[in-house]
Amino acid sequence: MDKYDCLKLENQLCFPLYACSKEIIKKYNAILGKYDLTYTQYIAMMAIWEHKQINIKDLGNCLFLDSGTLTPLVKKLESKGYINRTRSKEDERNLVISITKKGEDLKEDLVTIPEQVGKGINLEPDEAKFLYKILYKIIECK
Amino acid sequence: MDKYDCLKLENQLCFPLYACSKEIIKKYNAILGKYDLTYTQYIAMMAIWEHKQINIKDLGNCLFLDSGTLTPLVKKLESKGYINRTRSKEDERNLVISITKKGEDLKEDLVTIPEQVGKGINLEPDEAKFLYKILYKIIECK
DNA sequence: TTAAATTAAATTGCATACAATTCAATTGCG
DNA sequence: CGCAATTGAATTGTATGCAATTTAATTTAA
Repeated sequence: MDKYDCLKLENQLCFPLYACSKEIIKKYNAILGKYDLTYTQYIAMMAIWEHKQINIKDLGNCLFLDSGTLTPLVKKLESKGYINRTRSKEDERNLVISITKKGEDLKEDLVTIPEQVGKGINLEPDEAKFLYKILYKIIECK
Repeated sequence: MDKYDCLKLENQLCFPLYACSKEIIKKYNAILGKYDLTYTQYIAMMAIWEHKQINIKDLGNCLFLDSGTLTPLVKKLESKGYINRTRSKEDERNLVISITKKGEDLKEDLVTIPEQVGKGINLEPDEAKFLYKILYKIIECK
């Protein structure tokens, strides 16, 4: 036990958080690859499905991503035909993203994915609930 | 409540995990920037401090990173003077990473960082302990 | 013993991430 | 009104992150 113990990986919370996040995203990407989608594109689609229409700034707030990440990402989603990008009539600065028919149909293909990934993760229901609660507690005390 | 509810961000565990990980890494990067280090370089240094000497493959296993990420990263750490890169005499395929005096001294500068970041995160001790346990449970059931 | 298989790094290519800056549209204030 | 301040996207630059491939060293097995 010395003063540098806090600098050991095993004594840090951030490290397993980081590792865990990456490992789960890898599982998602392995499945999403079949649909020519990435994890980030997938969560963007989730937010767009929920809102039907959302500007890129609000999308960024939902996903904790900035325009540097989202601008090229939504262009890719547009080129795949899942969304439309248009400027708001009221305020030309706002880029409005809306779902297309093809994008709506994609839901049907992806609906089984959360369960597929969940199967590979061995958590009890109340562990999952607790984890969920703590993670949002951390996120919200920004 | 419909069949697509599982595709809502709020019903997923992976999303808060991903968001939480990024937000905490952002806090680390904000502090580490003063030392011209990134979060990934910082955790690599942590693993190297612990082992004194480690080959890049084992480092990758520690950190859940592959050679595509680590090869350029350790070259940067070498150019900063914190580590040495040498080939193993017994097996020339192995790249051995060892800590330098300057790298050892860096510990002293960084020792307060975990506490600084921890202060910004409002978790009870047993919440932290539980979170830690669950994260390792997920990581280990790879 | 030597060619095939294996292994460890490095390289390549693509997709994030994000800080910092730029550019354009809008707002607010004198 | 007219211009400064603000705001939202886009752009730029740097650093991951990882799958897939390549290269070089070592091991294995016929």
